[in-house]
Amino acid sequence: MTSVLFQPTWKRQKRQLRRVIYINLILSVSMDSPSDRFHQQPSQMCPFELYRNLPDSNSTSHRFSPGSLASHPLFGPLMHPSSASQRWGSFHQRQGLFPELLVDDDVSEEDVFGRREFSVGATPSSQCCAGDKGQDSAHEPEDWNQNFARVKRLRINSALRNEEEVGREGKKGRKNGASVKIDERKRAEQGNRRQSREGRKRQRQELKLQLEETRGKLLELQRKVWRVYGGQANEEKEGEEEQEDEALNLDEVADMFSNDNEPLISAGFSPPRCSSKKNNENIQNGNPGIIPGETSMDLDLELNGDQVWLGCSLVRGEWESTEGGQKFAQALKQELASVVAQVIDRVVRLYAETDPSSVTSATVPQETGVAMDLNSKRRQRSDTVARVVEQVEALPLITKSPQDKRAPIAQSGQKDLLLPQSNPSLAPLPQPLLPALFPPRSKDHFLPSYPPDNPVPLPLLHYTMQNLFARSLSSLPLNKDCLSEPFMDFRSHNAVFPPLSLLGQLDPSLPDRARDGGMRGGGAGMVDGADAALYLAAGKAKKNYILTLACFLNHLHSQEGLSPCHLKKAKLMFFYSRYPSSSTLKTFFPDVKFNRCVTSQLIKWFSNFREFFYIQMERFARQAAREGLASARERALRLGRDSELYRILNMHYNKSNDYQVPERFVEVSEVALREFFSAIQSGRDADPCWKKAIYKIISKLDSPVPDSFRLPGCPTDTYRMG
DNA sequence: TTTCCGCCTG
DNA sequence: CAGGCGGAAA
Repeated sequence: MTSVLFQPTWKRQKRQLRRVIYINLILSVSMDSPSDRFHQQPSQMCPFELYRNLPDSNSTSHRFSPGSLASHPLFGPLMHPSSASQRWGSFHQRQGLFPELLVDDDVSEEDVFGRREFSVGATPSSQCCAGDKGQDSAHEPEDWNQNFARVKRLRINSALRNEEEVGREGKKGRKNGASVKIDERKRAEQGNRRQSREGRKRQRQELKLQLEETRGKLLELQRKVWRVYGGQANEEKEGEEEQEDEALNLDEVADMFSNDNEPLISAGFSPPRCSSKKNNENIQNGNPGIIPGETSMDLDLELNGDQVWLGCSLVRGEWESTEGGQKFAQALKQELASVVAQVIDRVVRLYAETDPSSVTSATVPQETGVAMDLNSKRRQRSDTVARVVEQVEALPLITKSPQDKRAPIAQSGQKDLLLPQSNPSLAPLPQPLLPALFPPRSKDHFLPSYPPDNPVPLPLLHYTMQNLFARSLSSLPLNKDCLSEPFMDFRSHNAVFPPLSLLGQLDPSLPDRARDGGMRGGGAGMVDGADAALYLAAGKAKKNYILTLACFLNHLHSQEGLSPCHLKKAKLMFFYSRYPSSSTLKTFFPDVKFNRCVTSQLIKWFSNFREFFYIQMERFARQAAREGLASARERALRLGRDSELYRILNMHYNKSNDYQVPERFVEVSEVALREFFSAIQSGRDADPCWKKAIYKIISKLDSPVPDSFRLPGCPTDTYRMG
């Protein structure tokens, strides 16, 4: 029901999200964008604003008014010693991304900004990462052209100056040289080159100085903002719920995960974030120098207790306005979403790893094979991605104390999570991941940027992640044994996934309906119903986080291929419908991504079910026909719940015997049995297609499949379980 | 698409 | 041997 109900919303959100992603994309690759990432259209962004503003920038010239974005330098990125280089790397990427921006200048960009200064620190991975981020940027903001034109002008000016110098040299040479010798000319050229090099060097130094100066100013500004924010943060967080309907909604971010064609998130892409602590420390120690080999990802996320520093594109004027807080709240949300996305992505990637040998339990491999729809580019990025995620993972590891006894549930979650691992054929779980995913549910922070006053419903995450794992696993070409009984068993699932009671216990805001209504069956088959209940029941503030995961789950739910659980469900469906149409199948397997193969497979399953069914009917009908005594014959044609035929049918379609065989199926079976019997008795079985008539009769006896089958996963029998 | 048939596996 | 599955035929 979850998927069916909310799919349209997600689709709508998907569109919005593409927009959001695009905006983030632009921001992430921007050298410096003064634009408000949440309210500003991409076309209004000026990636090179900083350099345009450089000449007239001084400590007093920054007047920030919310309206005049063009004069707003971005302070966040410049906070970081390596930011310039990173952005330079981004600029390179943009060249790749937006080839129309490339200019045929014989003066390279490095000549303007300084090759060394800007290339140091821009590791290949950062460039790769940044570049891949933008692969979807089809619509290019026109302003980029303008900005690039400015850069180009700068470059051209530089070139012209050099040419002037060269020309002066040349004139001198002509004036003095009555007899011009070749070696002299060569010497002159060398001198010219040297001079032009020196000119460029000077320019570089000037620019560098300007950059440093600006950086210092921005640092100062950022500190001010930091102080201002220190008092606001908590209010921001508290007011978050009321702000949900405004501006960017995390729901939108959430839908990133459900976008099949968007590998960015799954590849670890995140909006531009602020810095690793190390970098900031360097800055604050007055060491803004570029650190070679420093982390190449601009993880602009500073965690300091409960304070979260977002050196994003908010500017001071906006901070001071009433909107600033809201924007910060939105920024927080986005941060969270992106980090969660990274973690989830990592988990999925690790679980998608089909080669167990490549996943070691001791380390999180950075180059794990990717069994999902990961392309090679993504592989190239994985190094950077891994670094980012490791930073994320490291935090919970730090915050969690091993002897923390306050989190029995989270720990049980870990244990549950490890359950598949008990099967030796399954890839072992990377241990370091676990604490990051399931830290103690307490005041410990799950993720660095999560508002402490509104803790992530960790059990929700725990809960959803379990499902996620189950479904990821079930969709993988793993050894059948991993997925069949007891792993796929409802009851064992019940033991493995105790989510809703947990949730109810942990989240009092959940109504009882969510606790026992949807989960009355208590089996894993109801977990998606639980998702729905959660979605409906959870508070608005939590909705975003739940939905973030739910969307991702939906993405996973739409798995290709059918799992043993689906076979089980199909068999149970056979109790109601012997001849389901393909549309019926689609209705009752909402968690299956239908394609031709899957559809025919499902149809084939039902065909096999019928085959078995009719074989048994014929067999018992013939057996009854052989009965001499009418009373025995009558008994043989009855399908009591203690009869052999019933046992066989139940064994076949309801192997684990956890579903109450519906009375209707017993009736239909009796009808079929009698039809077969009468056909045999009357000798109609001589006709090669004598069964067709019986099939036709039986096909009309289909009854509606219960709604519980509409949920993804295996249905549960309330009769038996309740 | 459905049914029949045969093969393979646990 | 039961049951799943694939291929051929209708």
